[in-house]
Amino acid sequence: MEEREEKALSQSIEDYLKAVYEIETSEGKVSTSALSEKLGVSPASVTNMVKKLSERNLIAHRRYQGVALTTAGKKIALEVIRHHRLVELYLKEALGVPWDKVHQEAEKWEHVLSEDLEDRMDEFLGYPVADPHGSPIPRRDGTMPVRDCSSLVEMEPPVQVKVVEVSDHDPELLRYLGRMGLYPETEMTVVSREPFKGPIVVELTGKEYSIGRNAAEYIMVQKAAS
Amino acid sequence: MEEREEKALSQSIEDYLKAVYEIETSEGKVSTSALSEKLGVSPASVTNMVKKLSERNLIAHRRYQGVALTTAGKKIALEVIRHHRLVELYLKEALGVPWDKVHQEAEKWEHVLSEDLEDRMDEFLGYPVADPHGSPIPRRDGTMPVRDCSSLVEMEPPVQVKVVEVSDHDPELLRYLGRMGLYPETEMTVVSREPFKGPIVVELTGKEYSIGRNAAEYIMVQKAAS
DNA sequence: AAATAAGTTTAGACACGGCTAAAATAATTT
DNA sequence: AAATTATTTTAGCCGTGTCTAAACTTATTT
Repeated sequence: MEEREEKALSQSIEDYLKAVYEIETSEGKVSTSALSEKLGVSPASVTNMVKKLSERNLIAHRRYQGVALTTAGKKIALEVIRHHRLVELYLKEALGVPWDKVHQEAEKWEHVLSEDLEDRMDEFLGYPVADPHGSPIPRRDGTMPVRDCSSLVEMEPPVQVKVVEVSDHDPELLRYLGRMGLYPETEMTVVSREPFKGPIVVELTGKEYSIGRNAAEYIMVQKAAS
Repeated sequence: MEEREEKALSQSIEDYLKAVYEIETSEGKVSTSALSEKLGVSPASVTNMVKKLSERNLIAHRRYQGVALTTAGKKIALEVIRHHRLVELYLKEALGVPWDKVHQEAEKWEHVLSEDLEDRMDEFLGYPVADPHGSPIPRRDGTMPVRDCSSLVEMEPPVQVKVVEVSDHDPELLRYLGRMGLYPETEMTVVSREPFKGPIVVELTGKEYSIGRNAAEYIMVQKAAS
């Protein structure tokens, strides 16, 4: 008998593991305070839960240093993220939910999606590789597609680029981008980049738009094939 | 300022209210032990939760007597049941989940469905009035459609009947009925009813089937329009 | 290098929703 | 009517996941 029991993990645990994965990916180091911030929970609560998760061998913890996912923990994090992103896309494609709303709904659905339903949605969607914001959907086998892209703020104008991904952390940003038709897969030209942290000027569908550095940070692009 | 605050109710509370509604409908009286049985929890836990729910004015409780929904409690129970049944139908129609599996999935989904998504599913389904087992879907305004039907065991053969509803409490029963093509809206003839609690014999799609009293209890029908 | 600031952990508390064992009440026998 | 049985409630406990306040480390100033 193996010790694999497929124990049901609480919603909280899934949220912690997902948060660790996301901070690990974007920041490298995963501190207690970063988790506290991301999860909207006090630092003390994080320390507390971190202890439990490391007893379960889902994360590794060095006191005062930070935290990292174990192989087992990463597997679970990726499953949760796969659920989240599949649901986001499903809600948009099948039920017409606008892209600034899908994240919030998916936060709840990701925890109640069975493997069977995951597969049915995956099939319905034609085995997609990215969610409505362009974030890659982890594969069933627990691997994450890798992509080559950089932030819009790093592009030297003039250059033709294709939008790869936009952050879904702020619904207001998504509505703003939606209004100018800036979605993943959209092609546009970076016209100029104003100095002193000024805006980035882009052209798409014949119009020019100024995008503040703040917003541009959250837009990932790649050079167009041209 | 009204005292209506739309406080988020826990999944447990929703489950209790739903259970009270269902027992109230099928048995009349709602005892602690009936709830304990239905929810798979100890009687002591039920008493405990009952106290909390009656402090919140969601149910009325008379010590040692039993429990009944208040207007507020009934409203919530019906919302949860509406979610449950809409989801069941949605899963079947949109994702092809077989009818013996939808109940189990809906048990989880009913608690995370937003009003917005409820409306989108409702529209997608063309504002349905019954779920895949024929159970009526409560309306948005919190009213329950009433129907005229009786159990198959009560029909005097020979008579032509239409299936109205089948209990979803046992997936095995659903697969059994599915195999013979007995679904809500199916018309069939009650050929005979064997004495001494013997089986009911029905004819549908040209074949005759014997259905045990046990199973027949759970099949609700009405006389066909003929 | 000492002092201060920032970040992390411990200690102790609480609400929730479950449990068991024992006491109280209601229902049924004898 | 008394005794027995069944049901319900009380009392006290536990695990989860959160909190605040205080203590402890590490990082940064001065």
